[in-house]
Amino acid sequence: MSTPQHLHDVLVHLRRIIRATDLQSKRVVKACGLTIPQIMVLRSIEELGDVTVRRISDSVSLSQATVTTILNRLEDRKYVERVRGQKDKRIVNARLTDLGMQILETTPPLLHEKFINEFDALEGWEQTQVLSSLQRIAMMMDAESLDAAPLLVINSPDAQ
Amino acid sequence: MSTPQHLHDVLVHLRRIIRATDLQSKRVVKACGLTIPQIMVLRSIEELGDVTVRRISDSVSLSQATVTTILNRLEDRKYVERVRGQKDKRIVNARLTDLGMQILETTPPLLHEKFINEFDALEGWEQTQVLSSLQRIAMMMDAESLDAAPLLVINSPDAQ
DNA sequence: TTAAATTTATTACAGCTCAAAGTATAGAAG
DNA sequence: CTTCTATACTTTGAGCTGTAATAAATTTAA
Repeated sequence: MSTPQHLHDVLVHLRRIIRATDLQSKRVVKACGLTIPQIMVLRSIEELGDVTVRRISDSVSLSQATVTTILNRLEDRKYVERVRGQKDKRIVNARLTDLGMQILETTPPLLHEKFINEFDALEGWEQTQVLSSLQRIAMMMDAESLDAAPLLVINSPDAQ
Repeated sequence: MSTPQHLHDVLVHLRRIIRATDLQSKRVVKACGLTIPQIMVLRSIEELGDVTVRRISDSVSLSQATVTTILNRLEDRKYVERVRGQKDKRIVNARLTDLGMQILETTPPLLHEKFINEFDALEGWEQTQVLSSLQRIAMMMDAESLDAAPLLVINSPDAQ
């Protein structure tokens, strides 16, 4: 039975991937002064318009608390504004400032160029396989959803 | 050309996986008082005997600095000792204490039970595919190695 | 031998991350 | 109106993480 070994390997590869992601974030900081999570939050706001913290947090897969601290930093630097909801004053809507839109123009790709190139070079079916494995892992790791979920719907025809 | 969409999806799934890993670490803390990185460092020391910080850092895919701070915490709690090298006094060898070995016995699996079950339930070829995709991604994301490397050697017949 | 370069580990710093506790607001029930 | 409950966000506390700057020891070169 080779599964235990496979599980160990899964863990090792995941750690490497997490580390690589972190290193890439540091590289991106040098290039544009923003971390990847910051950029993801900015993009999320850009895409969704005025959004609540909750919506951002869902959209970028981070906790509300994390998004709040990221928004704090972005607000300090004048990239976003917070606007209290008119009707419901508990709600905070985040909004890009002009400066925020500008800085967003300057952000580099969030995946390393090497990755992009090599992924591009893969055959279509290989890309699909990698993506589907990734989706599968994400789903299996998500302890909240107990389901065995739909799966296999990869190529959602979506923007960007 | 669907690649840009694929790249976006890769990013999204990666973030979900990273988050799930983090959440699992929090769960493990509750179960045994140690985080996943701490356990990985402990296991690494257990497996390799007296090891240098550098060796640990390679083995767990973390920077030297990170391993140092983790070792600090583990040393505070008396799970490891640091022993200066005799010949080369720059070197620090980490060593498990008895307490460290004990606590290691109590650590739960580092992957969520749900993941383990579902991964177990996959066909052998599916496991291999997932693993190989993961390895591929890890490799493509590793900006240090420029190579297109060997790849495809999955089932290393190794311990644990 | 002395100076320079390299290696090994640590410290300082900034940001990410979450759970849990706290704050403020809103809505419902009495 | 008051109290209870739920919601939306923020704060707090602790750990992870990496780079850059040190510090200490070793090795190499002059």
